[in-house]
Amino acid sequence: MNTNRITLVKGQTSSSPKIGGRVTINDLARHLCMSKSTVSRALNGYSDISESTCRRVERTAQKLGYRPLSHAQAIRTGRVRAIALVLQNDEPDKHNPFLQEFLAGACEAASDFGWTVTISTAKSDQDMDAVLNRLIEERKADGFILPRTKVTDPRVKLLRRLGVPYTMFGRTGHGQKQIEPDVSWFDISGETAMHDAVLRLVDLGHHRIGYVGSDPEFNYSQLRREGFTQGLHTTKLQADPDLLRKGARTRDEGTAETRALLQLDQPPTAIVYATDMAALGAYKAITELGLTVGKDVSVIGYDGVPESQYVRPALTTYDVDTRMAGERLASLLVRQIRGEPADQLRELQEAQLIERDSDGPPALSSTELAEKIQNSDLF
Amino acid sequence: MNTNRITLVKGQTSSSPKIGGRVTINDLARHLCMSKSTVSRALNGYSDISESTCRRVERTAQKLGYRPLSHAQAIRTGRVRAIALVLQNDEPDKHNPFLQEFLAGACEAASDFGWTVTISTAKSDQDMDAVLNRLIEERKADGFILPRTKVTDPRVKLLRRLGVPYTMFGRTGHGQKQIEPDVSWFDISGETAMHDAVLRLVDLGHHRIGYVGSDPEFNYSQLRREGFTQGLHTTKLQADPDLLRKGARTRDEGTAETRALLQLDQPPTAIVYATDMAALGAYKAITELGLTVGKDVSVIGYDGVPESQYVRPALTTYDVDTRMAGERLASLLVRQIRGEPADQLRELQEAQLIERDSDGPPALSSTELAEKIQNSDLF
DNA sequence: ATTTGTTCCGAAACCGGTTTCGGCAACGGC
DNA sequence: GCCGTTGCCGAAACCGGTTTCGGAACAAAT
Repeated sequence: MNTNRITLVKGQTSSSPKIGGRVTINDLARHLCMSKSTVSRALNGYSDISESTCRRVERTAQKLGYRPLSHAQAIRTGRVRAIALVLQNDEPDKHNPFLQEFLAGACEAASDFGWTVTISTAKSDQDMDAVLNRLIEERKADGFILPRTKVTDPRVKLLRRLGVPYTMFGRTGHGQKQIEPDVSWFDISGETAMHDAVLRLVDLGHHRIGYVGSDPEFNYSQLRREGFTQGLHTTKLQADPDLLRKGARTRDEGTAETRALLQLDQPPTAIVYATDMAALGAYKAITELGLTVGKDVSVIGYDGVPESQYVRPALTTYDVDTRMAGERLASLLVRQIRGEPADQLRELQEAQLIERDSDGPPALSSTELAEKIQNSDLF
Repeated sequence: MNTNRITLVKGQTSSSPKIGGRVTINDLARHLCMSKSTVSRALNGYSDISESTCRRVERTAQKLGYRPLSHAQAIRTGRVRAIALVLQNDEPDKHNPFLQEFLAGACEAASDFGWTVTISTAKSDQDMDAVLNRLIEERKADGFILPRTKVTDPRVKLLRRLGVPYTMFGRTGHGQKQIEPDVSWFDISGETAMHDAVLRLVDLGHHRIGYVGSDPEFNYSQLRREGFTQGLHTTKLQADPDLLRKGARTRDEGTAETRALLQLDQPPTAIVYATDMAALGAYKAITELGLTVGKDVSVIGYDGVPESQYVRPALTTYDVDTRMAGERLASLLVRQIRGEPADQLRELQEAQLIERDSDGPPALSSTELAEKIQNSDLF
């Protein structure tokens, strides 16, 4: 590991590192003519110190530009004033267009508290455990943001066992029924969007509506699916199990699932997708059969990926404010670490519908559609 | 800021934090029956310590699972064993599909050295300065990775002045002529790709080849443009200034620039784009005029964005291995911080051509193409 | 006038490491 | 046999903070 050994040259006083003109708490204390313990307690708001000294210290600290080193504090307090985010990098689609926005939100929120964000990636579930353990052992962060929560999430198990704070992007125990009691989370209500999508399509005149879900491993998949079926229930549409497909993790799988739906005897005239990726895959399946997206088959997506506005016809979708998600998550996590009770650190927001051109009134009935597909199929 | 003051309750000995069963250097020293200074020096490879003790210490450290706290070390050494990456978030397109890959590479390389990555974002150039300053003042990182280097880069100026190590993704001083002497960088030779693209198109039979550049503020734009003109020179094609457009920062600007090129009296039968985003924008301009991408007008992009393989016809492009870039950059930076001379820490790699369907032999001559465009224009 | 509390602050220990300095033993040279 | 090296290690200082503990000064109560 460490090949080049350090050779000592005695008598040669190596000039002390002298970290760039930093002003330390000692400098500050000397400047104020008081002990550094007083300075420290003043800055940390101990009731011990009179209001006036407190203010005086704060003013001088400001003036001298004193900023405590978080790692110097950490050695005593055990807190490094940093939160960590571990990305899992083995998903089918490694290209997450939202990551930058998400990070921007998280960094800004952390920064507002005077905290920082450290990041790491894991190649697999096992690797994830190793990475988390390392960050915890080396105390590189005081808590974790857990994106993409799974229905049963190994990360949660580990962090709970170790008593390390964390905030989830997504809920567990697929629903409102909380399995974990003292856990904080932020989530976008995908189920509300899916529910809403059904109502929208029914309003447009559709009677047979298909659904293509997402990776069932993730908790949001369950929720969105429930939202969809709830939507059918609300509109008194009967739920045909043939119209419920799940598990399109990629664009290509979206194509395949759509193909399967359209080849039914009674194909849907509209399809709701749990993710934009799957919805974009649908375009290929639909045009392949000589059909037109938005006329013959209506398509609604979810996520608001940038590509959705460039595809023709532009995709109607529910846009998720990823930046805000990052911001809220970081904020909730820091507050939890600071001691606020986790059960009060939960937020649920809604995705925002972006009406575009991929959905509309059905041009044909399901039966007519089936006939048209039959013909094109022969061709 | 700190509203809830800490109230002291005397006599109540707050149970010491007792950071989870961590084994410290003291535990290790006790276990080995030697002083902690010996242990420390043994682990850091001082010539001071006998080989045998060294090995014994290392073995025991391994067995007991001892891992020094980097922030405890940092307080003395000034090194936190972390590198930082600051993302600028004000670009026209905030959706960077490569970010995750890039981070994965950087994190893995850092991790191999036992380092970590802290991340932050800046909203503007001024904000960038503030963010960098904060990270440096609080000593959150020992060095920086600078993505997207500009022709004259304010970050470089700041970091040089402060003597903070950094490694650039990209070169400065647009060319091999190094303005900055002791600087390390990693880059992909975009100019080679552009040069190669011209040769490829000439081989296919094109004589008039257009070029749409990228934001001239970034250094790579200059280089790619030079590569393109060099390509013309190599193939003895005459460089028509009308065919050289620069500054397509977004997909829409790519559309606009392409439109301008096609409305020339002698339009190009092939166009090379400095970025895939611009190339994707071209599809709209080309089809709008009733032309076919890959037949009437050949298109070659650069970057290898995921969308390039889904668009029809699939885009021929030069793929950049972003993961490797992250990995190399992190590695170079850590090595520089560890003391290797910066001038030896430079790497230049090549993008890889992905042949797809957006380019081919010209279906029409430039004159014929102009005529066809004229007609469709009237329509 | 003494006792009892409060208020506010300083001295010193402490956190987990690194680095300096000095000293002991063994060794080689004369 | 004495002396100067050399190899190897321990004691203690140090890094920049936080926290404990005790005590001075002053006010209030007895």
